[in-house]
Amino acid sequence: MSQAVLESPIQADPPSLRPLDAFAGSLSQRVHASLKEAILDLTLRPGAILRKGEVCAALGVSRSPVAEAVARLAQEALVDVVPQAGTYVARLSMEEVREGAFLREALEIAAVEMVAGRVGAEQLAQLRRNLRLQEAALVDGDIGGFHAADALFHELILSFTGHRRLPGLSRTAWVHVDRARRLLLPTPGRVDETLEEHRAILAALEARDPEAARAATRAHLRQLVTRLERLVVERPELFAGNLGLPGS
Amino acid sequence: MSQAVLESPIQADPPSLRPLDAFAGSLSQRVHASLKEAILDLTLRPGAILRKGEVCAALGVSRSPVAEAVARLAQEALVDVVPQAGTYVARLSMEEVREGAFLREALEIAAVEMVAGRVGAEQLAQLRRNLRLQEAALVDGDIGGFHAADALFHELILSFTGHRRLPGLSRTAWVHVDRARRLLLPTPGRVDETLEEHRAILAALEARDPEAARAATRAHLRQLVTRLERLVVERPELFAGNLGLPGS
DNA sequence: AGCCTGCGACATGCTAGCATGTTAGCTGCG
DNA sequence: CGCAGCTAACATGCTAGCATGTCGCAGGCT
Repeated sequence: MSQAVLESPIQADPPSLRPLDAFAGSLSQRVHASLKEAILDLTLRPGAILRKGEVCAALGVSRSPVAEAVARLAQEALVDVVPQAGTYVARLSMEEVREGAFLREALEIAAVEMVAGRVGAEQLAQLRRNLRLQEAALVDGDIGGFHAADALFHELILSFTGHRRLPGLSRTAWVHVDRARRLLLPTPGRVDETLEEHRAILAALEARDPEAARAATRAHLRQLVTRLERLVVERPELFAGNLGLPGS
Repeated sequence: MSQAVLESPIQADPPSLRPLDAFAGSLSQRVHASLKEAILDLTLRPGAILRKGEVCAALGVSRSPVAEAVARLAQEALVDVVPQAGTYVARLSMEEVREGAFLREALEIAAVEMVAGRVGAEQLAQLRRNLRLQEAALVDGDIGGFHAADALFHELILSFTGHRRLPGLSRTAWVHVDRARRLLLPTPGRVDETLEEHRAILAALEARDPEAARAATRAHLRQLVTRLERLVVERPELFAGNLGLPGS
């Protein structure tokens, strides 16, 4: 299915990676985190070649931890490893975007339905504090801060289920969507509506209404994908060689 | 069945692993698949130590692919690696069971809701064929065949979403639940009810009723976890961490 | 007799080097 | 001038060996 064809030449790859001392854990995990961050930040452009030699030279480690980190990235569909040929950063694929969005929607809807029935006062207070943070960020025009608070809002709800690995799974699933957003929708736009949708989710949780929480979460999460789908029609050239375009 | 893997039968710890030639892909992937199967089959008992040296000796490969495979297993929470100390097969944990069940329920509910609106005639025919397979297996008393068809039934529905990685994710999530089932509920029981629940799901899909499909799927998936939860109350000693394995 | 300490062995993690398959470029030919 | 075949470099995957940290046990001390 996913053939690693590169129709466009690859630009030079400056090894601008974050030093791995900023992360914790094993060397492999640190390398993994550093590479993942770079891929999400678009520091490593989609489709760019990712030479393991370059990586281990830039980070000052050997090839084994790099290989392990790359294997984990491949499992997350963030890189595409062609045996004995090369490793490439995953291209923007609407298929992956749809799948990631589907996954996150499934997870978050299940989470809000569950949380709506058992949410506590302290948890609601956390969400309200986070919402105030979002408002403050918008007032200050701090888009980055708003996005950080946005992510935290969703992670809070997921963590309220009591399942520890859920936030990480959701984040991994969302990576492809977020990458498409950063690359294709640089304009802030819709932050006010986003805040309003967060308020709706919180209101549903405060009312302990699973149905309303589900509807609000679904509507909220589908906004971004809808905009991206629109972009597929309007500017298909951005999704080169991915969404089953006729090619010839 | 060539089991010439054992060059020296005098081994204190016989890690009876399936020969990796039965799998496809890279060596690491094959090792990963073999170990995962052994863990799911309870061939590798929960809490048992998993020496990498033993593994690479039993499979005839070096330590790098084994290390990579074990890393992936750790990412799936199937093994617990203690740095410079040892690797252990994950113990049965009701937390993991609950989380895996939650995850699979979220995925499958989202899937049936989506599929109910777009299911085609050929897909319905596939599900009906699978259901006949289940019936035949029950008539023959082939419990293993029934479970295989059961798994395929769910994978079919997931694959109908068009998302390729969904079945694998669901399977990984379900591993902990299935492991608990195999160890704690060896009695077949409830196969007739299971078949009936599958019929209900199929009926909802035939009627293109997302609500009914969701309800049927949820009821179906929660049966097993409910039984396990009951076991936690009735026989808590089974979940007291170490699951009564005679290991040294 | 019980506890603490020091030592031995082990298991993992990392580093360096070799085999294998692919890809790109070049040369020769039609 | 275009295409096919070949050659050479390259990137990954694997194999072997070394450093690091931990766990268990024996011995001595209180």
